[in-house]
Amino acid sequence: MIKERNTKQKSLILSAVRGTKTHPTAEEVHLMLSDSVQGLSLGTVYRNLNHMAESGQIRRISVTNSPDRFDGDISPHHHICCNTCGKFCDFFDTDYDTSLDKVIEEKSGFTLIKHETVFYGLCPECNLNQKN
Amino acid sequence: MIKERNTKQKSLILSAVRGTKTHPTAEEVHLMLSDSVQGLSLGTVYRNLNHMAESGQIRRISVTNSPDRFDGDISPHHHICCNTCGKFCDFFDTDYDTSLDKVIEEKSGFTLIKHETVFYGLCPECNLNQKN
DNA sequence: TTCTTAATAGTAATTATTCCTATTAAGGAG
DNA sequence: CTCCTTAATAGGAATAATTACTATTAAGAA
Repeated sequence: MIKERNTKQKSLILSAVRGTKTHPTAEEVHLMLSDSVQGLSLGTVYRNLNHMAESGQIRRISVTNSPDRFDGDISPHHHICCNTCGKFCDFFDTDYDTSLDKVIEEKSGFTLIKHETVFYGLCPECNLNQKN
Repeated sequence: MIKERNTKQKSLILSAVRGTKTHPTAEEVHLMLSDSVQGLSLGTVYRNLNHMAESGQIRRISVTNSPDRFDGDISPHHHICCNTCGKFCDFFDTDYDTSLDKVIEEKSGFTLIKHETVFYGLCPECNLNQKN
C-alpha cells in the first residue's frame, strides 16, 4: 500500500531549499526551479513546501511585511530581518537556549512542536543610508 | 504646524487593542468597534494599527497560517499558538532574556528594533481531542 | 504490463492587506 | 467663533499571498 510517492518535483524542491541560505519564498523556489522543471506549478511548490515544513524536514518562517520564507537548515538558530530592505539572515548562537520549550510546556499545558524567533531592525547598509 | 491629529477612530482603536488580551487581528478590531463607530473603515483600522506598531505603542505579530495579530501589551513576553485551533496566548517568563538583542547587534551589525518569538504546538484541549 | 491513485499543472477562488480618491473634520490662525 | 489648511477617514478598487479545485499524469505495487 502506497502512502507517498517520490516525484522529481518533490526532490528538486527539497534540494533547492536545502541548497541555499537565502531563505527563499515559495515564489523564489518556483523561480529557482523553472529552468530544470518545465511547467512546474507554483501550487506544487507551495504544497510540497508546506508538507516538508509540517513533517519537520524544513522550516517555514512567517515574517512581518513579507511572504513566508523557507529554510532548509533545521538546526536551532535565529533570524534577523531588515525592516528597510528586507534582507533576511541567519544568526547562529553558540548558546542557543532550548530549555524554554520545556518550561512553557509545563506551565502552559501545550505540547510544543517548534518556535520561531525573528529579530527586526536595520541592517548595516540601511543604517548608513538612513543617516544621510 | 500640525503633525498628527487625534481622531475618535485612532483613540478607540488603541483602547480596543489595549483593553483585550485576545491579540486580535485587524478584522477583529474592526468588528469590536463596529458598534461604537458607525462606518468605521477596515482600511482605517489597518493604517492605525500599523502606525501604532511602528511607533512602538503596540506590537504586531506575524503568525503562520493566520492573519497578523496585534497586542496592546508591549511588555516583554512570548506567545504560544495552537496549530490546530489557532488559540493564541501569552507566556510571561520571569526570566525573560533580553540580552540576546545586544549580542546580535554586536555580532551582526544590525541595529535592532524588536524581536518576536512564537511557540507553535497543540493546546491542552486539541491534544486531548487528537488522542481520541 | 496493467492498474490504482498520489501528485501535478493550470487555473480559479479566497484571504489578507495595501492603495487610491473624494470627502470629512482636527485644530491652528485670525 | 469662523475660516482655512491638510491630516485622516470611508469606501472601494487593486494587489499580493496562498489555498482550493479538477482534469490529467505518472509513481510504483501487483
